[in-house]
Amino acid sequence: MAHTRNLIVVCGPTGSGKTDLGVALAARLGTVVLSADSRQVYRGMAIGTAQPDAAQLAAVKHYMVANHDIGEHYTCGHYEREALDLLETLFEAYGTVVAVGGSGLYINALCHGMDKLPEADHALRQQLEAAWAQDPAGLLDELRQSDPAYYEKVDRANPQRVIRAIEVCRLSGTPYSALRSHTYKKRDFNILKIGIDFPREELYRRIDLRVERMKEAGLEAEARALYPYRAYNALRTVGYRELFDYFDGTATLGDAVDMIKRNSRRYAKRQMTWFTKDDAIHWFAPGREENIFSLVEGFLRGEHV
RNA sequence: AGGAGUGUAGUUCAAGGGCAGAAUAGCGGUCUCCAAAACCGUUGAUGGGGGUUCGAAUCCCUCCACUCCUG
Repeated sequence: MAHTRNLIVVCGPTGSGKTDLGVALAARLGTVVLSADSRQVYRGMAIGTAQPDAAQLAAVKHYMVANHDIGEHYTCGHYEREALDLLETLFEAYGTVVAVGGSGLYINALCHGMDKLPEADHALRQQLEAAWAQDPAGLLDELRQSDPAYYEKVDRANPQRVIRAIEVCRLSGTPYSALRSHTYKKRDFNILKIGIDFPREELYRRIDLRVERMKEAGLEAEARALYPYRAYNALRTVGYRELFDYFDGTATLGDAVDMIKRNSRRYAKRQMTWFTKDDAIHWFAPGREENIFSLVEGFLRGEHV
């Protein structure tokens, strides 16, 4: 008989209880969790990125958690390739897999794929960053020459976007916009997306509370150990940067914690902007697990959802 | 309940008779290989009441709130 290949995606803003729900679903279905999170892939960042705790890790097996070094130039493209490879094995073993994550771009890459663009080139990027710092107009001119269409619509105040576009143009010899299809790839597995929808105020309360718990769990010591590596992209992360300011003496510990709370709230807001655009997501209020389970059971029976 | 001072946006502070402004928070949005990143946009205020004046956040009276001092 043909093997089933189902991916259940649990998404939602930070602090919404994705990890708990993912573990509950995976346990109920006798399967495993595949993380879809741009920061939980790193080792040494367990507390600040709210990786699953020991009990959760013991309850169900997790993949793509703490499996990369903070010094790696890890990108969304790496994630897509690695996750798809893994899924082949996991579908073979379990049929259904639960993906849990808060990184919208990563979830999109996993579910819908990215176009075949040249990979990020760290050396070239550093060179372009230096050029931008010295003369943004020069790079904007280059972009207007090599990709007029993208030049018109890109946010020209955003160095990351401009630099990425030029990077692709240079590496491929083709305009960036010409390489983008703006279509979803067809995956050879079924996808069900579930989102956790908290009232904003309640979510913010939970976020504040969770930051306090991270503090009690030893976030400061974890950040202290990572401080020497603060220049890595992995450490450009809410929960660490703010404490680095404290270590530098430019902020008090209390200020740093307040900033972690604020930046977590802002992050949650940006996540929601991303997820609310995705009309494939089935939203559930917290505490409605039974409704989620029945939706999932329908999905697994092959009902169109 | 004696004296003095201060009340401007959620907060910190401008404007001292002539269009109430900034920072920050908040809110909304963008997103195809750094995305927990990097950006873009935006709501919102003169404590209440009266008076002077062509015109009051600004001057006067009063009430209220807060702060300090004295007892």
